[in-house]
Amino acid sequence: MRMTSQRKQILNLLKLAKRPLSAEMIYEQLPHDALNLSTVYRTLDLFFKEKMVAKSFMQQTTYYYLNEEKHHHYMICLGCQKMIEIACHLDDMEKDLADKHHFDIKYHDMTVYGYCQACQNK
Amino acid sequence: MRMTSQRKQILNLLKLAKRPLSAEMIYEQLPHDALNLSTVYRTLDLFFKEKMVAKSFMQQTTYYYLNEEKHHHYMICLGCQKMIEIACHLDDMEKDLADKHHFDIKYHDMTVYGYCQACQNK
DNA sequence: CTCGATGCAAAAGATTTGCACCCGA
DNA sequence: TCGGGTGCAAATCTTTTGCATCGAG
Repeated sequence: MRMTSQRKQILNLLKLAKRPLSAEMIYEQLPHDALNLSTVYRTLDLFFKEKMVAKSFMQQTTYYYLNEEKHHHYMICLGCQKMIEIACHLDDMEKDLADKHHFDIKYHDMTVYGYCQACQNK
Repeated sequence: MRMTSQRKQILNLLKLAKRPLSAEMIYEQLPHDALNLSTVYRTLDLFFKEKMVAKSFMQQTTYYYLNEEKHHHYMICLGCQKMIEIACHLDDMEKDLADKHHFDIKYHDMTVYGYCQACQNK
């Protein structure tokens, strides 16, 4: 995989981010003459195929984050969109499902929605 | 809530369906002069607000299904798109999260992706 | 009769693609 | 050099919205 300047910049942003980023967010956080939105999408796809990032579909948009050692998910506030990382405990469930339905399970997606304390008080 | 002919037809389709349906699928399964795609979307939104249906984001599209007595999710085959209903065992996790983060949890979404036995053999 | 529901067309938002040009290994 | 990577613009796909008209209660 060629490490172009665009790919370096995207990777760097993902490393610094404290929350999952959408393609649009990445594009907006970089100088617009540094790379194109299509490139962001193509790069994120590539990173996903290479298992360097994980993605999660929330509120009609795909968010990407670095694939860290421990697989996890997010809980998102419907008021302020704050995202909180939550642990994943679905390994056993996956094993059961694979056995029961003869599925070769590749991945899963989970998101919890609700209102954070601050937004509950509004 | 006014029970118009369009709403009756959509509700009926959902009752007969053995799998979640997208707005587009519902629209395609009914005579095109019987209702408009916008109406399908507006109706599904309404049904969701009324808790008559549940929805799930899978493969860039929202799928809707009747909200039955027992809350559940789906496992989907990446080869043939077959959907298999799976039970939900996330109640305890939700309770823990609500306590820990002071969240007022409204709902969650989960989907498992993989290959069914038939598609594995291809 | 009245107001919510619908049709239609247009807009919005996210993502993908074709193609010519560019540049990293 | 040269094949993969990128920019740009246009296309695609899903979903939403404004507005005039319709019809269920």
